Amino acid sequence: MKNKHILDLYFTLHKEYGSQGWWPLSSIKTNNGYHPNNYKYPVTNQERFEICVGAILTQNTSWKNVEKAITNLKEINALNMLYFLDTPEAKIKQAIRPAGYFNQKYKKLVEFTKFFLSLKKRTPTRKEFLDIWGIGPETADSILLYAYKEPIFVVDAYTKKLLLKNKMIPQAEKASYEDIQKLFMDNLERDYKLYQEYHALIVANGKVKKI
DNA sequence: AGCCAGGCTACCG
DNA sequence: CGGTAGCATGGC
Repeated sequence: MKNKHILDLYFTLHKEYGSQGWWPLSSIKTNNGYHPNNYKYPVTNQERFEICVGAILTQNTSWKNVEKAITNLKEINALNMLYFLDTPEAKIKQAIRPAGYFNQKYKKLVEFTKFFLSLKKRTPTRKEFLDIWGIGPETADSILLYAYKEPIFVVDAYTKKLLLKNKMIPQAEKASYEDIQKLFMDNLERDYKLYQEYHALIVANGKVKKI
């Protein structure tokens, strides 16, 4: 039996903020890269790579700053998975500077890109992503959900605060990442579109904290 | 002028 | 295991 409150909260958020159109892509010229009610992206492997890069760059960083970094990477032709590793370290670091932690994030991007290039067509497992230096639970799940369309719920700092504020889980402050992920996944159908929209809505709300 | 932003690693007890 | 300093920049 599913706990209706989890789905009710989704509808409440969606009514308040509307479809979010995550994950934004630089190749989409309208709406600043967002694509509401269109869940076909990524279409190409290059778009998939861009989502992964963005997921790493946005760790503890506002998306506004990440946009600048992505624009810079594109300008030096380093957002392309085939050229990233051939671009000089100093140029990459300069490009991603606006996203902060540029020394760490440079290393994370290098480790990730090596792994990404080693893949053929299959979807990697969650554990494979977690074994990469610089990829933690939220980044791994964001990549699986938005780059690979796997029905995995992404938990972030806003998610816990939202549950706490709405008293939807006893002692939410003590709940682990996996506990919270399980709460959502146990109470929602395994639908990547629903999970993509829900997480995006939680972030939209987290920025204004209305609900 | 602080505090926060779509976290993670390393290291501590 | 759980808790936390350090990582860096830009916006408000």
